[in-house]
Amino acid sequence: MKIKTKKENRREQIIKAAEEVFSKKDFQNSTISDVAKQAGISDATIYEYFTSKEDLLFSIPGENIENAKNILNDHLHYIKGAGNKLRGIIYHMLSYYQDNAEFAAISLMILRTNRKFMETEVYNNLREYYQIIIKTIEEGMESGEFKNDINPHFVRSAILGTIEFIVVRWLMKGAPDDKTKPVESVDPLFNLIFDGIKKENGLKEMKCRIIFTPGE
Amino acid sequence: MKIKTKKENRREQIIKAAEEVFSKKDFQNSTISDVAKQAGISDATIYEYFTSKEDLLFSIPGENIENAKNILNDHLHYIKGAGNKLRGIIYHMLSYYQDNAEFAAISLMILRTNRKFMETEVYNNLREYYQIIIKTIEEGMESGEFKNDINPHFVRSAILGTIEFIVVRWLMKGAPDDKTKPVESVDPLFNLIFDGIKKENGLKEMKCRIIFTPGE
Amino acid sequence: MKIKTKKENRREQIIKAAEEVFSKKDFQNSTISDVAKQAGISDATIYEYFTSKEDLLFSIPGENIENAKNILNDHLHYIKGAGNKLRGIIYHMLSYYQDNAEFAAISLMILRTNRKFMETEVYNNLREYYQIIIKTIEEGMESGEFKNDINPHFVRSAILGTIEFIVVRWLMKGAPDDKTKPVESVDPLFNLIFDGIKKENGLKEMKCRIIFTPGE
Amino acid sequence: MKIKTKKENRREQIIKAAEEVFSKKDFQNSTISDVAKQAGISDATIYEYFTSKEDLLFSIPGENIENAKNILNDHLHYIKGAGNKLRGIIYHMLSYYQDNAEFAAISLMILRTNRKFMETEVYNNLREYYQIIIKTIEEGMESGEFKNDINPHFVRSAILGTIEFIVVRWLMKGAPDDKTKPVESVDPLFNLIFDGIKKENGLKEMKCRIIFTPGE
DNA sequence: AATGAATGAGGCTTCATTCAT
DNA sequence: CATGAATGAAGCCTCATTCAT
Repeated sequence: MKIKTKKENRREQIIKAAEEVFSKKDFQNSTISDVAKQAGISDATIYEYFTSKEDLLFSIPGENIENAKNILNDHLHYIKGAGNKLRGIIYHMLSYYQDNAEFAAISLMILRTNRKFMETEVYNNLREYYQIIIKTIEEGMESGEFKNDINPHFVRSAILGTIEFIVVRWLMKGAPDDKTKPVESVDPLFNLIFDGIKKENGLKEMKCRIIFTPGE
Repeated sequence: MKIKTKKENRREQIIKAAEEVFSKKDFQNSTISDVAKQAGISDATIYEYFTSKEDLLFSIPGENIENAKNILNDHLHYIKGAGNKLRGIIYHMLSYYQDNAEFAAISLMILRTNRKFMETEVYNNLREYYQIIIKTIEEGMESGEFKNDINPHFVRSAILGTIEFIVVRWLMKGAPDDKTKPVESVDPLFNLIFDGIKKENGLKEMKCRIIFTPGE
Repeated sequence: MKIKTKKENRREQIIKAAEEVFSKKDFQNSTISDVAKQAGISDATIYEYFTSKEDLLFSIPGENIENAKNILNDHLHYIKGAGNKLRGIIYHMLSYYQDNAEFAAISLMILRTNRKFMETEVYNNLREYYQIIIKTIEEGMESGEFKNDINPHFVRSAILGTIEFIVVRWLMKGAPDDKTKPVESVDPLFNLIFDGIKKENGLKEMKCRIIFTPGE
Repeated sequence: MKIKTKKENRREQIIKAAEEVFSKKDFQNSTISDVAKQAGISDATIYEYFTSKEDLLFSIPGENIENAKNILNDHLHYIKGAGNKLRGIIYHMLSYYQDNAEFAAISLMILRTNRKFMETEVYNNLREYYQIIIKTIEEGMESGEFKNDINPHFVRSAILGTIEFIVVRWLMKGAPDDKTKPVESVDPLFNLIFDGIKKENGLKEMKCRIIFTPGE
């Protein structure tokens, strides 16, 4: 782990504050002043580290994505089989969002519909992250574990779409502890998807009667 | 069809203008002035029909939802079988969003993360709409067409999540005519979901060799 | 009594409505729309009878003042003596304000500090009304009932100032029925003023001992 | 005297400007822009010091009242006797209003009829100020200098009402230098009130003829 | 490196008033 | 006469951003 400079620490402190503030109100209704207050510094100081309010917003996911990507890759090395890996990915995403609700709120409720964000360097990082899913599906297709007439991009959309939908719903309710939490959807989602893409290549055990008619 | 009063026409004219404006910029960056200009009227006139900018925003989906709900119900009467109905619903939603891109943008990119909207009368209407999906899945479970260990709400989330994800992606690219359009995902989505929830109740035809080794 | 034309009736209806509205909110916070609603007519109709919102405001006291002036003059004819008349005036003003709280509110809380109103024809009428007080004081000075070193204008200011102060206080409290009402101040006020301006010309009854010392 | 911070100075500068502006036009017809221009700053700066236009209005009397209360109390210590003190109070109020015409205009023509102002902390301060009059009258009643059948609150109303009436009249004329100024009413007012409340406790010297008619 | 102080720019909203019908 | 409908004009207030210290 690299040692952080003083400047980097202050920068992260501001990002942390922004994360809290933006996730609670939403970007447009949050003010720089709110963030500064949360960070315990002055408005002006924020501009020493970020060129604009939007720059600050776009800087939030940076580390999170890098972080999530590394964790996920680490885990995937321990898993064998495309199906198992897919489940691992689903688990990782749902639990990461669940454990980082503020990051989730900003990613899914603010940045997801921000056209400018898509031109960002950070967004490219996110693309790479999502690419892991494609790769895994293709791996399964090649190995014969998955059908070979599926569209990996479409399957990924289904996975991401469902995950995001579930997490957003949870966030909109206030990310409650007592209600159904995102991770509880890991297996329902995996099973649903897996049933739809796995190759039916094994013999199924089924009832069978064989009648021998002698004398023929 | 009832005849629209002058007032109703003007109201709709403003909503139409707002739909165009809000879908292009986004709510916070659109001004009442923009909407007024688009409608060819003065700013003040808007306030004769809506109490606030937010009221105007929340009024946009009203007729669309009512409309979509009616069309969908009409079609469903012609369709037999929960699976077929589910496909009908998926088709309807994807094509409705595709044909009403501005409405889609406002619904999926603005209202979907607006907490206040969820307390609206219009939102209740939307809930009813989504209830149709639940009802259809339950119908399939009861008739034995679908497995009986699935969670209808979860399946609905998967359907809605995937649809919304696909439409949002398409909108973010500028709703292009030349690229993959939402309706093209109808069958991939239906097949994926259907494979995951249908009951495997028939014998599958499969290759089989029986070898008799005489004399043992 | 002259017969009112239809037009005059409508005019009065609007004035009555304005009186209610303006006295409750205050002029600047009342809208033409409020008045129209109160009168049960449309905004535009008000402009058929009054040239502007201010014109409407200035028209409110018109009849009231004429009315009050007549009533007062009627009564004064029955009263003999400047002191008694002064008491009559004080009684009349306090009770008129008390019985017409809305008119009072508009006169004392809105018009009293309106410079434009002072250039109005109606204001001249008010001046005449106040002139009655001056005349009465002068009458008392001439008849010897009052001191001759008092300034009638100052005495009038004291009377009007006290009356207005008392009525405004009462109005600010919401013109309550249960608390001290303006008319209860008639005698305290009259006595205070009268003691200060009456000529001490009669012999007062007082204890007296006369001692005759015989033999002188 | 404590040293004023930069912020306090700026605050006072704005209040001073508001005082000038509001007293000339009147509150509703004055704009924040007018005040800002008068103060030589920008509109937005005003909102760094006051939360709203109304907050600015209500902040005007603050220091004045504190100030006036102190001056008055200082002087009263030098004066013996309730009557003399009463005269001192009357003098002080009339001269303070006269010397601070803008403050007078705002107090007597704007705030006096503002219901919200009455719920202000500043208004409580004003109440204390007025309490001094009550105390003085009670002092005179206890010492036997004043009659004991008078109502101190009523007498105060008469004093305040007369003072305010006189000052408002003067202000409405444009606070002219050449005409009768408020302080000239000090003695007329004091004499009028004092005559009405002092106890007639000494024998008055008066002409007297005693005629002895012998032989009866 | 940090910030107190200031502001330009701009948006939402209100409302008196007009006018064609 | 009455009014439905429309709007020009204007004001309050917010806030991202700057800059001297």
